[in-house]
Amino acid sequence: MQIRRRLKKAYPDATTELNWRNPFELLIATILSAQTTDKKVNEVTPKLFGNFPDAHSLANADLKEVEEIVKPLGYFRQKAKTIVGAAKALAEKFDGEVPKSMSELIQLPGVGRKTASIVLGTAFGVQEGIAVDTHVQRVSQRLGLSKNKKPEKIEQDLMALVPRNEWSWFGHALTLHGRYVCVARKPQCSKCVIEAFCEKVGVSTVLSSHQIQK
DNA sequence: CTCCCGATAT
DNA sequence: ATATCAGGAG
Repeated sequence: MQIRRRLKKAYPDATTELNWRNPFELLIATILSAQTTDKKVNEVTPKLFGNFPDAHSLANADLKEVEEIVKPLGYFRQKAKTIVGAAKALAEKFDGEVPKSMSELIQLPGVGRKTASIVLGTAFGVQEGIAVDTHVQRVSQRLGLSKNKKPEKIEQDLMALVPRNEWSWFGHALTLHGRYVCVARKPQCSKCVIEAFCEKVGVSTVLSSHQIQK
């Protein structure tokens, strides 16, 4: 696929922009990154992991203290509850270690296929899925890589298109592309290395309707 | 489907 | 003013 080759050249080392030092930190940081930028998450994790460096300490954390730390991320009550709950599950069911399989990871509170794929691929090199977040969803639809809207369906379509050993990289590449070039509101098609292969699903429609009203 | 949450870009 | 930001649970 041409698209994959172009992306390879543009984003050869695509990976998460979250800061992490071990699988536990990556798991918690990825849960926290829902509906927030990685940059924001990176601003709170030094204090979070300074106070709670592992699953056992976070499992026994004071909820209010965790809420205060993650407050800048939004959804702070839910996120605090979720990461403490996930830490408790890690401590009780997995001896404080992050499990290395999709089926085990998605049992943790706050962890769906997207978060699990990130952790598996990035921390363990285990490729059981492709992380489909809002960026991957949008870029895949614009490019015409998938006609589906549901993340699970998009994931299946992408997995059929890309060799398994590149699943993790491909997800990160689409995310970076979506974050910096194929952005939601005003995609910078002139800077896009795969514009020639893009069906621009929904792109020109939005622009023209906006321009007509002007 | 709604809710959780608030900063930022447009 | 509104859409959006590496979603997942109820």
